[in-house]
Amino acid sequence: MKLSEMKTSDEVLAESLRDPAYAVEWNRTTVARAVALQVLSYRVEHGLSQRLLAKRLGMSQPQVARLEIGEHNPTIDTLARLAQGLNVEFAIDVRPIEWEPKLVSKRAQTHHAVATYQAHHATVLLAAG
Amino acid sequence: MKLSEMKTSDEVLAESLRDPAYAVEWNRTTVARAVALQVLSYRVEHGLSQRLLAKRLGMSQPQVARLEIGEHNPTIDTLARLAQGLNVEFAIDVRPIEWEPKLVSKRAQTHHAVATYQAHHATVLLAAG
DNA sequence: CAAATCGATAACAAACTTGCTATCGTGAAG
DNA sequence: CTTCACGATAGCAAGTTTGTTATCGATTTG
Repeated sequence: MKLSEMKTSDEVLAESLRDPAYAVEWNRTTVARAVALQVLSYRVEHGLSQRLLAKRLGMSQPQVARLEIGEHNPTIDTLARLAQGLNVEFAIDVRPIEWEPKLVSKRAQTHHAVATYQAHHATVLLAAG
Repeated sequence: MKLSEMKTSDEVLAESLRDPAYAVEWNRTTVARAVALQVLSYRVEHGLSQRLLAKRLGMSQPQVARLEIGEHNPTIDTLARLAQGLNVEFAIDVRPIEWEPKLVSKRAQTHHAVATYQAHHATVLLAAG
């Protein structure tokens, strides 16, 4: 194969994403892939086998393998367990998206109470206890 | 009942948490309760019934009720759907916890490559769009 | 070559969340 | 009183993730 015929992984991905079903699946597993990177990189950097890490996380070797493949979204419980074992924090931040503030004259701004959507920010921290 | 005999909800909670099984459950449902607050407050502030909000989220009224009760951890997929319907972002932030940096002399710092745990921050954004 | 270890994967059970329908008691409106 | 909409909840099916055991091919080690 000539060099000019080769495709980068990005190109391959972009092509695959043209398939709507694949795109949905790709989108659905966004969290799974982020977690996969965490687990894999942690494991490699610490020179652990899947079996050893599995033991440390209180799960089986196949489950670690599945997490590293990243095709299933882990449950919240699993995130919490990873936080324990991998020395990472999962901070789930909930932030309401503000509506586009309408253009209002300065006078109107000072004279009218703005019926704002009361934002309820919240951060849930899953970390080693 | 006398006022002096009354308990605040915090006191009741602290008492319940003495039960180990209850404590585990309380911890397990941390995310569920945060989501519950989001759903409930959004719904009330917009004057929606559970049925109307359910329709808007593409789910049933009992499911909205369950989310508001907060005793089940929603799946990642559900978080994504709530992000769509509630005008909120769920930012799942993964941050490795740095090891306590050992006290090292300035000279050592400049002369030795530090074998650091390579931190892999990652933020997954579940949002409308 | 033989043995051990590795990661990937299949197969099945168990647990949990969600979808759905129906129903209950409550409270408001007619 | 009757009617209506509300939220809570039961019951059951369906889908997804996890737990578990076993096995596979590949690689390393003796």
